[in-house]
Amino acid sequence: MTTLETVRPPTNDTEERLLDAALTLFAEKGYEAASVREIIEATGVTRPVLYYYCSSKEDLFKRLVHWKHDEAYRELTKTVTDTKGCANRLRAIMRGSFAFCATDPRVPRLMFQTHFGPTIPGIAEFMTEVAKLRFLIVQQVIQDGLDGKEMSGGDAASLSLIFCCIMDQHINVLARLPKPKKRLTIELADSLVDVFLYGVGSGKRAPVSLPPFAAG
Amino acid sequence: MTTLETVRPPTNDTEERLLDAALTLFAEKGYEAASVREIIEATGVTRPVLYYYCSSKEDLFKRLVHWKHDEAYRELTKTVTDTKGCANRLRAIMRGSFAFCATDPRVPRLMFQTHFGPTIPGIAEFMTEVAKLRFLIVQQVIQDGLDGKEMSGGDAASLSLIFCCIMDQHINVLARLPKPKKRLTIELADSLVDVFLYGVGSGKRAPVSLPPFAAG
DNA sequence: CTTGAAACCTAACGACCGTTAAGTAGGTAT
DNA sequence: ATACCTACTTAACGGTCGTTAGGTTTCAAG
Repeated sequence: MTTLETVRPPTNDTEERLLDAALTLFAEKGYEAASVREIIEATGVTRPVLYYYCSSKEDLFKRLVHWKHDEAYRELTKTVTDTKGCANRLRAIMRGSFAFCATDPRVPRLMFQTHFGPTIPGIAEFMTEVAKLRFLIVQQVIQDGLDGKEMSGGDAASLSLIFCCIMDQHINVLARLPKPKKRLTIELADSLVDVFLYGVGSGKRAPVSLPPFAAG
Repeated sequence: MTTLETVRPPTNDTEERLLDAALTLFAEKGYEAASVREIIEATGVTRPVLYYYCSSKEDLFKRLVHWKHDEAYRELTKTVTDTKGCANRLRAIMRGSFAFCATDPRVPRLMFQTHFGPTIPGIAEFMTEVAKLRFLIVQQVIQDGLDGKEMSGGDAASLSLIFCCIMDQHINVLARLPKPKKRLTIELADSLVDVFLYGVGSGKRAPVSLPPFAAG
């Protein structure tokens, strides 16, 4: 149940405002383009203050991601344990992720832009590790669904990748548009799960058989 | 059939080597992190040579994207016109895109990383415009499918977004891993279209009904 | 009243960035 | 011979970046 190594959440008020300003600017312009100068200016402090709380820009970013990820991860695991059945769980995951992202669109903007964007040395591996935790939850849910014959058509990894592609890219795209709260709705979440489960074709059902996912 | 304004392809040998080195480095490190110094160094020329052929780094990037996009776009439209039926066309699009990306993985790495990554002023709007052309092809194919009752469950825009999420993110993820040619296979392409059309659920079919896509 | 740690400040550091001014070698047209 | 164009060169320009050395305020503990 531990996510990565535990990171203390911000205690000091200045530190929290610093992380919040960093969240805003990293989400808006990306890790590289958002400078520490802008971040400290938005916070209303001087540069050494930032380096008093964080050892580097990279450290600031990682602590920020950790902070928000832990929050999302806790909600996600609770969602899964509170729900029974594969289809219901997938619906709950999609709904919960949409709701979480709609609450503060800066978070998905930051996370997915960084994860799907160009590789940043020292950051990319970290993002991959963080994303893997989320992915494994989905994969376990789908594995249970395969075991319980609720679904079929491929291995858990391949199917999870499809599910996450649909979920994450919808969030990434829609969270960047205005009024994401109007877009990341429960109805859309449910419909996307329906498409994942039943498809959009009206013809008779063809047997789906994904090739196994080749790791490495 | 015109894509954007026409851009002359590279004629000079030096210019082509410049664009090729730019493709490699932009794909590897992203637009911001790849410096003109690295690009000219990889090409084996001095900096003013780059500015002799391109008016700026941004111009270099856009010309590069244009060049490769036009190539892909031509193949894509040919693929669609050569194929009949919505499902077959979707299969052809997915197969063709996979094949194109497997041929030179630098291209999808560059395109999708830039498009899905953080917003870059002066580049983002351009990428959106380029991506829209691809999207509209898919949307037209799906609109035809809806009109011909080959599929149902939502408007063409929403369904196209789902299809593109699956296709593009699989390319984006798999093209970044080693040996993308072993991953972006015909079999996977076909299976992803199957999932799009028929889903992965083994239970009885539920009616899918996506909420309309809210533009703006 | 002193000590010392926490929380900040001013002012700079060196490195890298995209870009360009100014000059030159080599070929071609007049 | 001269003028001109293409394809380059050397050598800098001003700017922004992340980071830090070193000093100051605040305030609670001894």
